[in-house]
Amino acid sequence: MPTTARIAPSCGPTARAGEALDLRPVEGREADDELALLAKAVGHPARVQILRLLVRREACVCGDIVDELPLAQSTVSQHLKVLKEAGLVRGEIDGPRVCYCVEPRGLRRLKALVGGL
Amino acid sequence: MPTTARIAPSCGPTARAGEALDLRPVEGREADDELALLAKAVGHPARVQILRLLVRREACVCGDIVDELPLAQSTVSQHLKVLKEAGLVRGEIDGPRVCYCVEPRGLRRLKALVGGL
DNA sequence: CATGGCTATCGTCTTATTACGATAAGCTGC
DNA sequence: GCAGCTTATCGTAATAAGACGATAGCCATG
Repeated sequence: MPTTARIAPSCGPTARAGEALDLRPVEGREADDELALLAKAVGHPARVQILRLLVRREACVCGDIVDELPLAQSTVSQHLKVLKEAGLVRGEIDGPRVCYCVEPRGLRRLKALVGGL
Repeated sequence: MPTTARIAPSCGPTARAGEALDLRPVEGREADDELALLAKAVGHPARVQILRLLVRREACVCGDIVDELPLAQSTVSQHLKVLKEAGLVRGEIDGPRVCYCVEPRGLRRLKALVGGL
């Protein structure tokens, strides 16, 4: 197990296996609620920036996010929690820090639901 | 000018002319704010339902929306206002009622921004 | 011109969101 | 084991969102 500098094993392009396509419907009451939930999570500038940051650096960054945003550490943590609970982001404990990366399934689901409008 | 039952002249498939494609960028601070704004507007189940309703009936419905949702008329009006201010929906006064329809540009913009993630 | 049906707005209440500092929790390296 | 760094959570305060009833505005019809 090589101690790769800042990249946790379960994040990044390494974990691109097993991407079964999503068969859930993009319409109906359940899909509505799901879309609302996802959209709400994206509905804040800071969270959009965080998402983009994580998408850009395909490898997942840790609390460097705090340095990129003009917000307090606790606020960023809160935003990350929102994104995590919405299933758009995943956090892996990597030693003393936490490594965040986009949850591809969640992002794909969001795109599918918006595309289904 | 035929008095078509409930279809205002500027709504519906009739008004599909002049759809220039959007050249604005899908990244950057401005795009972030725009996406956040649009996503926030979609970030409520009732508003998702309204959007779908308007998309489904390509001709625009009026306050029939109120009948479809388990919400008070004033609440629905509020949600419509949010959607309108986000540029996702357009309202045309059609005699005694108001005719709502999706704003194709806004919806396309949302899809482009989400797709750009 | 008055009546009646739609819709928007206002006022109000309740709840959620956002942001921050301070504090606690967890792992590493010494 | 302790010191130090990183991150999450708590407490708190300000603001925004969501919902409703009541009211006002508007247009067609009688």
